[in-house]
Order: sequence, then C-alpha cells, then structure tokens
Amino acid sequence: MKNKLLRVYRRLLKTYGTPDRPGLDPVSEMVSTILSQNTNDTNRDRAYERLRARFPAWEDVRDAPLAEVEEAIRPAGLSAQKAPRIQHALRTVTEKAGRLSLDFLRDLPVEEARAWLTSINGIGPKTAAIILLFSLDMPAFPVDTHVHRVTGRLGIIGPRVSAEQAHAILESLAPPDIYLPLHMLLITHGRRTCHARNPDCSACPITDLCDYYAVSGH
DNA sequence: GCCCAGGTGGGTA
DNA sequence: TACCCACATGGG
Repeated sequence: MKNKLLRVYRRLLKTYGTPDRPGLDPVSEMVSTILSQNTNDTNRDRAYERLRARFPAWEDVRDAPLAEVEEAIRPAGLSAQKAPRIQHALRTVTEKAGRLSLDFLRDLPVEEARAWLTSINGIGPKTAAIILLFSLDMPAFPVDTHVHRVTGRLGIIGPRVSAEQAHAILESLAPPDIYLPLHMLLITHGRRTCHARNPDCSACPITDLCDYYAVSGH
C-alpha cells in the first residue's frame, strides 16, 4: 500500500503540477481553519476578510463581544459555533502559552503538539493537522472529506476506516516530506475529477490504481 | 429544491 | 467503541 500511495503521488504530481504552499502564521491558520470547517473556500475567505477588516489584531477578536465576531464571520456558516470556538481557542492559547502565539509548539514532539491542539474545544484532528503541517512544518497529515473519499476509493484505506482513523494510517504510509504536496494534490484531484457524487472517471489519471473504478466501471 | 463544501462535539446503544 | 446528528451559509 505504501508503494501504491507513492505511485498515486507521482501520477497526481505529473497531472496537476506542483501545488502552491499555503503561508499563514500559526494563529491565523488556526482561525482560518476553524472558519473553513464544513464550508467552501469562497465562504471561508469572505468570513476571514470580514474578520480581518473589522479587527486590527487577533487580540481584538479574542476580546471582542461574541455577537460582533459572530456577525463578522456569518458568511462562513455555522457562525454560532465557530465564533465561540475561535474566541475560546484564542483565549486558551493566550492562557497556556502566556501570549497569543503558537510558536512554542515547534519545540514539542508532534504527538504532544497535536494533543495540545485537539484538547481545545473546536479543534479536531483535521484542524490540528492543518495547523501543524501548513504553518509549523511539522509532520501531520490532514484528512478532510476529499482526502478521505479519494484514498478510500483508491483502496489505500479500507472502506470502514473513518476520516479520524485515516490520519494515522496515511502518516504511516507516506514519507513526511511529501505530506504537504500529497495532501494538496489529493484535494485538487478530489475537486477536479474525483467528485463526491459524480466522479469523472473517464478523465481520471489514476483509474488503473482505483478500486472504486474497478468495481463501478465508470 | 437538492447537494455539497478542506469538521466537530455531543448523544446514544 | 462506533455510528448519528445538528450546525448555517452560498454556489452549482
């Protein structure tokens, strides 16, 4: 399965090209990722920009009345959950780290850093892995709906494996230096070709590696 | 109108 | 432990 994942990676890289690296500082990444939960990029971006426009710094978001944060992020959806989550996360970081920064996580083993993040209400395995991988260069593999679906169809993870379980499995199968590009490529593939409802298997560059294609014959 | 979007936490068996 | 569900907005 290790070999198969590497073959998938090489093929996706050839098909879609080298993905761009996202570049936010850890605290901004944390807020942005909470906003992105079960939401598309457009709505996430709108909410994030509104938040930045209304509040000069993350300290201001942290200390603002809940209703103002909720109003600012409304376009992202689920704002009644996300606003308290964002403020709670910003406050927890401030209390535990002594200041509003996540840089101290760099000095921890990745599993300790992950456990620290997921202990915060509103930060689950996917959000934690995004923060670790994207903004701290630490070896965590985020599994979102696309990664879960695509690796499941390929047969890299079993049909009964949950998204949460898939984190550890994929981390064991891929070398850490390709976590970031592989993650990005799987999402690109999931969006462009391997859709949730109507996968375009005729345009898929990896049908020869895909269990789903073998069975469904799309 | 319905489905989907880079999930998470709480409830239930 | 393992499912099931609410949560809300906007685009195709």
